[in-house]
Amino acid sequence: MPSSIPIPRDSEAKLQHILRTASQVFAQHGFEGASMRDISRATGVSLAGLYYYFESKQHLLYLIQNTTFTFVLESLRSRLHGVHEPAERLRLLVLNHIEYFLSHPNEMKVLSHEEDALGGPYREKVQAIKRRYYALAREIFDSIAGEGLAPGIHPRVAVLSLFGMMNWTYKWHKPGVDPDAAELTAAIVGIFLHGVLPSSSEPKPVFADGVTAGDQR
Amino acid sequence: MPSSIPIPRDSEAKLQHILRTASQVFAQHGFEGASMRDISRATGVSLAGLYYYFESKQHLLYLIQNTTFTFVLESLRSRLHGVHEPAERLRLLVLNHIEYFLSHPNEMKVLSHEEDALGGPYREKVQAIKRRYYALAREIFDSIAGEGLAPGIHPRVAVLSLFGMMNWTYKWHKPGVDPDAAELTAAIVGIFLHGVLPSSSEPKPVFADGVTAGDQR
DNA sequence: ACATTTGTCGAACGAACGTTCGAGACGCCT
DNA sequence: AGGCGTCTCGAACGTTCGTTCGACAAATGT
Repeated sequence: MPSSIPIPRDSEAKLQHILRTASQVFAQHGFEGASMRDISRATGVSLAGLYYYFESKQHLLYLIQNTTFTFVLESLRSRLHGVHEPAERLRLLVLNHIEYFLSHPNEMKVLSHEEDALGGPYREKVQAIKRRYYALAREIFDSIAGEGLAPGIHPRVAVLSLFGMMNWTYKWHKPGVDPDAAELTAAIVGIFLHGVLPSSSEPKPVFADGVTAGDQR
Repeated sequence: MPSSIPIPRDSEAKLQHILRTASQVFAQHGFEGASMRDISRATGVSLAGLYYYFESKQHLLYLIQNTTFTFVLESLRSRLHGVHEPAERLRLLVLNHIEYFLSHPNEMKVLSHEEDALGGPYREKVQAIKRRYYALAREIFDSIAGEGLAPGIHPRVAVLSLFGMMNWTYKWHKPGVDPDAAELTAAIVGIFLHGVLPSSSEPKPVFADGVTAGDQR
C-alpha cells in the first residue's frame, strides 16, 4: 500500500547493516587481511548470501568508500551553504571532517587506510570524489591565502599538511580521554592558522577557545 | 685470509637486500596483500631460501620495521647531540624524519601503514621504540612550550598533529614536483610554530626560509 | 682427507581464500 | 492455486597461501 515504485522493500536496510559491519571488520584486519568468511560471521549473513548484495569483495569495499565519502562531501557542502567568511569556512571543513571521523571511526579508517586496495574502475570513481573534496579544500584555503600568507608556504603543501593533521587522528584518538570533535577542531584550526606559539605579545587571552578573536585581520 | 672473526661472510648483505626489496613489495601491495612468492620473485631468492633468513612472514615485517625505526631514532639522537636551543631541536626532529621519509619511501610506508599487521611479541617491541620516539618528540615540544603556548593547545594533540603532518607525506609527496626535504621541513615547522598566516605585521621577510629569525623570543 | 657448517632450492603439505552453483523458502500479484 | 521475483544458503570449485622437508653444493675447520 504505502509504496508505488517497484524498489526493493527492506533489503536496503540489510545492505547498510552489512556495510557498517564490514567496515568494522576491514578496520580491524585490513582489506586484504579480512576474509569474506570473517564478514559472513560478523554480519550473520551466509557466505554465499553476501554475493546477493555485491558482486565481489572489491565491490564491497567500493560501496563502503563511495557512500562514506559521498556523505562527508555532501554534508560539508550543506554546512558551507550561505557561509562566506573564509576562516569560518575553513573551520567548518575541519569540523565536518573531524566530526565524521570520531563518530564513524571504522568507515574513516577504511577510507584513509585502504585507498590503494581498490583496483580497476572502482579506484577511479573514488579518487574522483577525493579530487573534488581536495579541490573544495584548496578553494577555501586560497580565499584565506588571498588575505596574506606566511613566507615559504606552498598552497599544496599547506592543504595536504592540514589533511595530514586531520587524517592522522584515526591512529591515535581515544574517545573519552582525548578532546571531542569541537575541541579537536579548534586545536587543529588554531595550529594551522597561527601555530602552537602565542600570537605575538599576548600574555593572557580571555578564554581558552583555540581560535582567538581577531582572525580575519 | 682477510677475516679473523667467525661471523657470516656476506650473508648480512643479502639479508639487507631482501629487506630492501621486501619493503618495496610490502609498500606496493600491503603486508597481507603481498605473498612470499611475490617477495621470492622480486628478490631472486627461492621461496624456501627466504626462510633461512627469517622464521616467518611476520618476522620479516618485524625485521623491516625494527631496523628502519631504530635507524631513524639513532640518527635523530646523534643529530640532536650538543644542540640545546628548543626551536632548533624541533627543526632537527622534523628534518630527520622527513629526510628519511623521502629517501626511503618504501620502508617508511611500511612503518606507517602496517603497524597493526604485526602481532604477538613482535608488536610490543616495535611499539616500544615508537613510544621512545614519541617521548623524545614530546620532550622537545615541552621545552618549546615552556616559553609560552597558544591558548587551547593540548601538548599531546599538538605533537600528534605534528606527526600527522609528517607521516601523511607518504600519501602525496611526489619527488621532483613537490619540495625537497629541506623545504618541506621548513614549511611544516613554520606551520607548526606560526601557522600559515603572516606573523602579525611583517610584510616582507629577508628570505623565504620558513623559520624566520627571532624564534626564541 | 674428512666432518661440519652455511646457504640454497624443488617439491610438496594442509589450510584458507574468493567466488559459483543449484536448490529451496518466502512474500506478492493475478 | 499457481507462477514469479526476491532473498538465502550449504556445498563445492579451482587457486593461492605460508610453511616444511629432504637433498645437495660450496666453503670452513681440523
